[in-house]
Amino acid sequence: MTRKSGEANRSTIRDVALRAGVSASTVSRVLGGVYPVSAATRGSVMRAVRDLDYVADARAKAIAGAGTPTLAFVLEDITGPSFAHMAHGVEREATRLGHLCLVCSTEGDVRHELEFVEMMRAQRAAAVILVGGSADTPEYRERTHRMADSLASAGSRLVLCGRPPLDPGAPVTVIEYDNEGGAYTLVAHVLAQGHRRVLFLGGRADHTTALGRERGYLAAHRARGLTPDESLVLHGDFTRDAGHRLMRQALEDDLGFTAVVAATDMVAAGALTALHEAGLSVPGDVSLAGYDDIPFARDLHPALTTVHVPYEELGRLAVRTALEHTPGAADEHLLLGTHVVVRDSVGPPPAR
Amino acid sequence: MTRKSGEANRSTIRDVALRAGVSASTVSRVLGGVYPVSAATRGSVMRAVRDLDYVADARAKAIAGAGTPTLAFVLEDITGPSFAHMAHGVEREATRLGHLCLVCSTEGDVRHELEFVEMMRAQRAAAVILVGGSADTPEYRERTHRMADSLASAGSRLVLCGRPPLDPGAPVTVIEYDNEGGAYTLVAHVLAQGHRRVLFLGGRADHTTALGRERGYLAAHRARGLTPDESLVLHGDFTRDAGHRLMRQALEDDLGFTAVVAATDMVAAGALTALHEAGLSVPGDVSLAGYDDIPFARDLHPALTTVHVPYEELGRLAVRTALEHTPGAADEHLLLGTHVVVRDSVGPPPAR
DNA sequence: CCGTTCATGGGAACCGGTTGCCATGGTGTT
DNA sequence: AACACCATGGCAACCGGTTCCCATGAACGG
Repeated sequence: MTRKSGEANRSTIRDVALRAGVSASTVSRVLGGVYPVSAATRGSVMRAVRDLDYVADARAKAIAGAGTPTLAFVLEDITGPSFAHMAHGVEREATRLGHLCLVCSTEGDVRHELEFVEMMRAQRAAAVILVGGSADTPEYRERTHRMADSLASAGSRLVLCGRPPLDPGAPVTVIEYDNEGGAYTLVAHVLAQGHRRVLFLGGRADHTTALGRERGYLAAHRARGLTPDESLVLHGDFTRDAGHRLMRQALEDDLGFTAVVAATDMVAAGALTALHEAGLSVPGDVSLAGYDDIPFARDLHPALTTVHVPYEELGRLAVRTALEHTPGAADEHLLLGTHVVVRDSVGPPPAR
Repeated sequence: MTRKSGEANRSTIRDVALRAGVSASTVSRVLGGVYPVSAATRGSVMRAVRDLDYVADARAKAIAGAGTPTLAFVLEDITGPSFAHMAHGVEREATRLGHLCLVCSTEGDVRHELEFVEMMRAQRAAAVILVGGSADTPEYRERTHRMADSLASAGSRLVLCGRPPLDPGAPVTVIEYDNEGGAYTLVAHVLAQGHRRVLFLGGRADHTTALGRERGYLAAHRARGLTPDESLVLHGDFTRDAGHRLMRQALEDDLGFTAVVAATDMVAAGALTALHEAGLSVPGDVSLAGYDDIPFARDLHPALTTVHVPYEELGRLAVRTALEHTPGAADEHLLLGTHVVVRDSVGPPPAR
């Protein structure tokens, strides 16, 4: 028996009860599945459910205490491949643990972020996962600390994933990866090939992810007793277009470098194209390295040497750790390792 | 006044009312913002709200008729770049229209899809957007038709986005792009260069997106009076790994082709690497084309000739059309155009 | 054959909000 | 000064479920 499509007539549990000739509580119990109900009753209830194509309102269930718990994932831009992989990990783990998962994308706007967190608090999300760098200003710390407090006081939990941690005392779960260390090792690898002037294509000047990578770049230089030329550090977005533009500019300005380290594989991709367009060979004339190890990195030509970040794992751990957290327990702070994956885009500097 | 972090004590509207010395209805009215309330009352309510860090429970609001409407976006894999772009469009438009947006990823599992749709129906989502190809079997049509009916009868709406449309009569909004046409034009372009044996790296054999592209491939041949060799049509996943593997296999089997058309840019990327590994030059020895025009396509070397699909637009239109739909009105069916973007990976076949 | 027990299902309170309706009291009008 | 009126805010019903508590009747034991 199919209902006519047309009028909107979502049916309630009372409609079902009426049709089955039982009370609403009985319907609830049949659907709940645990309470003992006679086979006959169960049968007629189930038939009524099918006839009316009834589904219990999830919001009503939630408010009554039953219902699927929810968890929110707030990122800057779902289009960024690394974010997408984290989102994947989060999604998988959330559904595995029986949670519904909301994904919000802030477009890098702090106000949106604030709004979303507030919205998720209203949804009574079990946890809110914030991911991606941000400006590490006192305002940021204060604002985020407040978020953490108000989520905690509502029985929820804030998770910072690849984000600057807050002052101790903030009720936050922090899942990081060794951002600076990865850059350090990568740049050390480049320097070990003999390069001395290494261009760094960084992110926005206040973006902590970008800054961490920049710090790694600097530290690797210092560890070799080198002081990098400040004019070799450029700033842009984490997009292939930014990489392309910056690289062209750098070439035009004749900065005199033999290697390029990009803050992101996307940036590296754009830079690579700019190098090719300038007729330069990689790594013959210029070496190039990226960061993130997105699947595509292997398909650039030459295959891109980069830093692998376990993004999916990061996402999975974020939800698992957050959901396992018992209020009152110590705040977790996990640090996942990164490693360089050596491919074909870095070689010795050209002999001259 | 900051609350102590520690105990979970989400406060209700009655707590606020108590603290402000008014009734719950007054609090609701102050927060609602439309009902006339004296300045003094408003002041004390607002203070209580701030003191308790109160946020109204979104689920309770929803059930009471107020509350933010919701909309669901169900895709196969958030990691696929084209899906990510659609998700982006959906997200933007949804928040612009004041809707909350849930993103679910099915991992290509039909059962998951079914589950999600049911879940969204329980959430009373205003619309459910299903995206990505699927097997176009009678079961599919029947199952999806049922989904459409039951969503419609609950006042919601099913949107099919880049998916096989159903029998007329199903209450669905369909937003398509010219999938087959794009492939047709692309392959015609390749054939016009003089290629006669064109390898097609397709998707899974029952996947409609893949099939549409395959049909375009065949049609372009027929339009020239050619009958393509069936052994030149290969099937795999829409991943770079599949492209890589298939390409190696094809090379090993010595299929004798001078051009390759991949069903996806991702597949093309893998294939390109395999070609390079075999020491072949593109497009000197073999021409290569993709489909989707993901941002990366420009950074492959040579830059990939491909078909542009307006994914973000597709997503935006899906939500707009769905939300504007008035029950009872005719079912919309939009078809967006695609176009070939010619870059450097297709050239004439090698002279011999 | 009667009393106790257990399986079963109904009534009602509750979850946390919104809103229609009505009582109250201060203000403006004549 | 009396009256009407309007601004304001409380009460209670309702949204759609869940679950505690209790009544009922059948089955079982003695």
